Amino acid sequence: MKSSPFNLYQLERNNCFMRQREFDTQKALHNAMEVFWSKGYKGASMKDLLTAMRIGKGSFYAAFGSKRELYLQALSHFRDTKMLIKQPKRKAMPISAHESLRELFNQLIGRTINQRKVCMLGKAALEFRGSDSAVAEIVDAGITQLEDSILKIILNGQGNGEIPKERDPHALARYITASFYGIQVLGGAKPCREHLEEIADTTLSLIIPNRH
Amino acid sequence: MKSSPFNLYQLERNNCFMRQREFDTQKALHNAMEVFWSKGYKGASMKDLLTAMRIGKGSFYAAFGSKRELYLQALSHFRDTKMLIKQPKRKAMPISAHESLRELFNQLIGRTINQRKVCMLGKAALEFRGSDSAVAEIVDAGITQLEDSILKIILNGQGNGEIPKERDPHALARYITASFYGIQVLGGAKPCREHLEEIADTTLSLIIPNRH
DNA sequence: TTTAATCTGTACCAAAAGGTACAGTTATGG
DNA sequence: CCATAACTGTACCTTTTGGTACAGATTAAA
Repeated sequence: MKSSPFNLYQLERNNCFMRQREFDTQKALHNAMEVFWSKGYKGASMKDLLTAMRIGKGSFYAAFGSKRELYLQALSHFRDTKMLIKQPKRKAMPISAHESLRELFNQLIGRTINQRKVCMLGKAALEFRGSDSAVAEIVDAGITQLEDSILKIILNGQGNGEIPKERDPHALARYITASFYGIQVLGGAKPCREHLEEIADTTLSLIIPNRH
Repeated sequence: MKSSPFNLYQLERNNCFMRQREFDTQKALHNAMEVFWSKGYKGASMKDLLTAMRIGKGSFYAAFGSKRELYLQALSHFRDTKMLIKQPKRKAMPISAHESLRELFNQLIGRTINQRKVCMLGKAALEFRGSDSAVAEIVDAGITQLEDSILKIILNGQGNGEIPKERDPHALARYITASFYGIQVLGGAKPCREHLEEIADTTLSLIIPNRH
């Protein structure tokens, strides 16, 4: 690992004698993320990435350092922008836990079937299996964040009586999260909407019993 | 795709003028499978594979044709030998559905935590996302086979009163299968046995209510 | 034992991988 | 308007990739 010219650049930006970068770093990162998202780390070549990012090699290595560093940034960017569930607003939890969770699964199934895309964190978890600790850290943080969002919904549901209070809310949140990823794997194997909806229904029937 | 010397070889073997192959094809395939299993398709180089298989390039291309063909065979081999659940014997279903499913999850969690391995079909599903139809076919067949095995256990459990009959057994089988893969993804992200066991418990509590 | 077919490993190959060097250009502070 | 540092893209580099060619060894039938 060499000393990073990128960080130096970040630090000294806007001091003196610094030209503005001509391309939009965030946009380039976003495009790179799309490539990694669909092809995985090994599956994405520098050629693929540079084409999607619409920049040359010089600019790339000055701005991002290496393919791996770009991937780490792309993974974080995914986690921050594409997780299907936002941290619930402080002010209000407008709709019921039931509706919130169903909406989550609906979005998930839509993405799985229509776009044929799988959460990048899940892909990364299987591609790296803990062999890269930086990747593992980002993935773990992202999945924990997802679990926390689901936990908040469940606590809310237990508070207003939608969800039985006997069950440990943390256990339920992890259970939902596991179903979330299970649906994506099965959907990747065979994109059949009915089956995935059936799984979501069955999963939710555990915590929201009053359902057909 | 060129005409395959391998099939010709298979056909004419034991006819005349054929030397026996000096290495054990099955053993080589098995070793290759282990490499693909842990590294994925793109992540496994020919060097990795040949080293693990302990054969030279000449023998390899004569016997297997190409990296991709080897992968397809390895994937099938995995499906046939490593799926954690055997097709239940005709003669007897010795233990209860409860125990069968719990044993399945125990094995799964053990593999996930101790060996840090994820079902190769699941990995393949995410790595290829349907971009290779031959891969998709093997994966789909394998997962369907897993679902069928689980279905048989569930039907058995519904027959002997362990599992409520109101629920569609097919839906339950798919639900269990989804949990199966969800556990592996979450275990790949963070190998915490307690959490995975909690997910398994919660999943099973839907169909086997009489549980602490 | 001869003969022929095919197995094995080595040497080789073109293409693609990720990454570096650098000439030319351009924005910025003085 | 000048000087200069940093940006841009091209050309180049080394290593690795998956795959082929082929010489020599080896087996099995006649």
